[in-house]
Amino acid sequence: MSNKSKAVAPKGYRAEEYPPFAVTADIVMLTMRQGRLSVLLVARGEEPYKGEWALPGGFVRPEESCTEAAARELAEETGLDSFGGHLEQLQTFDDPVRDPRMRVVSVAYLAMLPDLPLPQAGSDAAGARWFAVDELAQENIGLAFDHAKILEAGLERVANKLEYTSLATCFVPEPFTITELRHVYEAVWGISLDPGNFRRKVLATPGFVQPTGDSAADRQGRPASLYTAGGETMLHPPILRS
Amino acid sequence: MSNKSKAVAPKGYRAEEYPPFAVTADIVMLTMRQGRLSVLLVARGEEPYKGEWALPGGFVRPEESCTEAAARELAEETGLDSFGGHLEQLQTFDDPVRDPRMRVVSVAYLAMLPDLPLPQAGSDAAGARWFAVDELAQENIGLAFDHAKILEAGLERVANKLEYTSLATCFVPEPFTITELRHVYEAVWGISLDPGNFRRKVLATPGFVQPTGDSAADRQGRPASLYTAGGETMLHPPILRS
DNA sequence: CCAAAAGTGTTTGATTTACACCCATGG
DNA sequence: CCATGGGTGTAAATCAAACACTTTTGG
Repeated sequence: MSNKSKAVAPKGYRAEEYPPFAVTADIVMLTMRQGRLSVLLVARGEEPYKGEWALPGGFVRPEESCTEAAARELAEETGLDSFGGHLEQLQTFDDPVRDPRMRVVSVAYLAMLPDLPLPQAGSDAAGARWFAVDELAQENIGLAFDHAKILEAGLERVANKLEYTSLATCFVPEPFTITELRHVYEAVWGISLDPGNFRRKVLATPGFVQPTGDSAADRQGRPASLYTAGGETMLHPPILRS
Repeated sequence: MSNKSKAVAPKGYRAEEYPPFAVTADIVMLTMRQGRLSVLLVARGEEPYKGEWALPGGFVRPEESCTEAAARELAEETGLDSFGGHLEQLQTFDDPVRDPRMRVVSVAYLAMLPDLPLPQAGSDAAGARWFAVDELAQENIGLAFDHAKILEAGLERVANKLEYTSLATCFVPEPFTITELRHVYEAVWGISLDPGNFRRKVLATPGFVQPTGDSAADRQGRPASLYTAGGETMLHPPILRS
């Protein structure tokens, strides 16, 4: 912040003469589709990286915060009036050469939402598609810019936050069963969890989920009780990745 | 990132015509002084907020990353050739009106280092001073810009990271005793920990600390064994804040 | 009645917590 | 020899992991 002119600064350096930086908000938007953790990507229509897949995002406008820019982009990409899911700042990527055109600092965001009807025509992103994240690795799909690094940071953040927050509820459409909630952990962590112990852990945490009183009768087997998210995303004792 | 020109964008909007953003790196630099968690602040020499205390920091230069900018500022403020402590990105603060002069996006960093001979003359920051963080709150010392929010985010990050990483070793000059290390946790968390149990926890974690074989004979009572940091900052089972 | 999934009980072992106790030094 | 802090031992309580078992539905 402090813009004091420094004795040690290079010849004639003054803040006002600095070449401009561009700032973008790029979004790692995750959901669960068919039991797999999936990320929304858009096909780039222009150079550089024309035709390659990239994270949705765009330039931050002068009068809006980066978070507002991310929410705006998200609404455009999903075709919804406003983005209702969870949105948090992830990390800022600022390698001076991450964009070949100019100096662009990217404030990356992490968004989570339950599986939706896909981004449709009329939205900004005709070329938008969900990719299962394991599919990306297997099929060696490269991402534009440093977006592979951004995605990796997002996946790591999600995996860690599941452990000690109730964030997993963002991925499941309400009302949900405890088993559906458990599938989120299993997909993100790539392991299986003991159904009984998981159930007890979640129900023993006040505020994690709220029973609706209803049951899901569509499946085979004993009908499962339905729950909604407890409210605010909260911290709690860890669900262990065993 | 994607700079596709959008149908929905405002009239005539093109990325190239965007008013420039300035980008700064601001640093929450923490140390332990006289058993208290302390933060380095500098007195602002110019408007706005002239005379008020602010976090050290400055504008990012076109050819350097924000991390490099932070490390450079840090070296200048501490008067050292290079900053040797721990430095990590904290969070980006981007409220459009956080700086009254222009649109400034601040990429905040968190730095930790053992108590040093104070920043001296010859350094950039003649007006730099350490403040115990509890003193700041008690004496109602306001910070310039949104630096109070940045500091708060830094303190929260440190408190959380102590729990599951070996970061505390950054705060103590080597070689250190287990008790000195425990004092870091006690100061940051504002609680007291059982000395015996703490000792066992740390020593049971491979790679947390390394015994030097020496003992500290300067204190009263039985001499304490001395240790150095185990190497890289690492994850480990939690030290519980009980 | 059987298969399948939900949900509960229970045993075993590990971890945490609290606190008593011994050790090594300076004064 | 005593005060002081370093360091170890240990029993009780709590928690996690594994897995057997009961419940409730559809076919």
